[in-house]
Amino acid sequence: MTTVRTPAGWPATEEEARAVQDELRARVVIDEPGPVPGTGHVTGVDVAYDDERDVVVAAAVVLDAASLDVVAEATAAGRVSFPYVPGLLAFREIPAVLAALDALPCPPGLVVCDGYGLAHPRRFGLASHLGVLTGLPVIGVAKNPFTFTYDDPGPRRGSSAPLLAGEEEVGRALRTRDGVKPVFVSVGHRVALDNACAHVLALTPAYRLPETTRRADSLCRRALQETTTRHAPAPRGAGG
DNA sequence: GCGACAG
DNA sequence: ATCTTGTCGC
Repeated sequence: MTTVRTPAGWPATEEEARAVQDELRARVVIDEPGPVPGTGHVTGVDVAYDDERDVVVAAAVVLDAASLDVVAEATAAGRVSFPYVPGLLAFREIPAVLAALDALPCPPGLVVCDGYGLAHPRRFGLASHLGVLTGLPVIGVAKNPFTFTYDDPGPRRGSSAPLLAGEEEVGRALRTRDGVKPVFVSVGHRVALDNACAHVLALTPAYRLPETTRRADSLCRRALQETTTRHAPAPRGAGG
């Protein structure tokens, strides 16, 4: 497990953070189709927190896109660098995610992160921010519709409906399992929305959430537990 | 002004 | 995000 370094000039206030988003959003690339689903690598990233101890742990898990087998994984631990503020999630998650991605022994290929990309108050959510900073193709898959609206997609896996900010389609509500609540897909960087949805379907052969996020989620939780346990008071009785 | 609000 | 065991169902 490597150590998180907060990037130089990381914003300290919400006002500064919003200014960073307003400046960087011009660098988002939306005219590339992105990787072909089922080819190359797909990497899930996720972050777990222990705010009590001010600890953050990120995980990056690389899957073979065709088999969904784990090819590589890495974790990074450090101090929390920003509070959770709706619309500013990226400033809380990105330093740890960058450290985990840097620790990987191979290229990540397409990155799938929890949360949103262009579906964001200033059209620059976590997935777009991570894409601009790394240059990698990135998509966002969220479990909740945030502030956006959508009509319920059809009941079958594969059905989708626009995720709307007023009249603007900022993403898609995509049904990944028959009769189960959809996930919310949006473009991050260098991937088209249709292709992003195709990737998500390729990553959900068995569960609502993509295998990438499931794997990254369990890994960062496990790593956080170990970090937390190691720094906790020595347990009474048995143990070693 | 107040509430809602990705993780 | 996190608090948290058993339990209903295929």
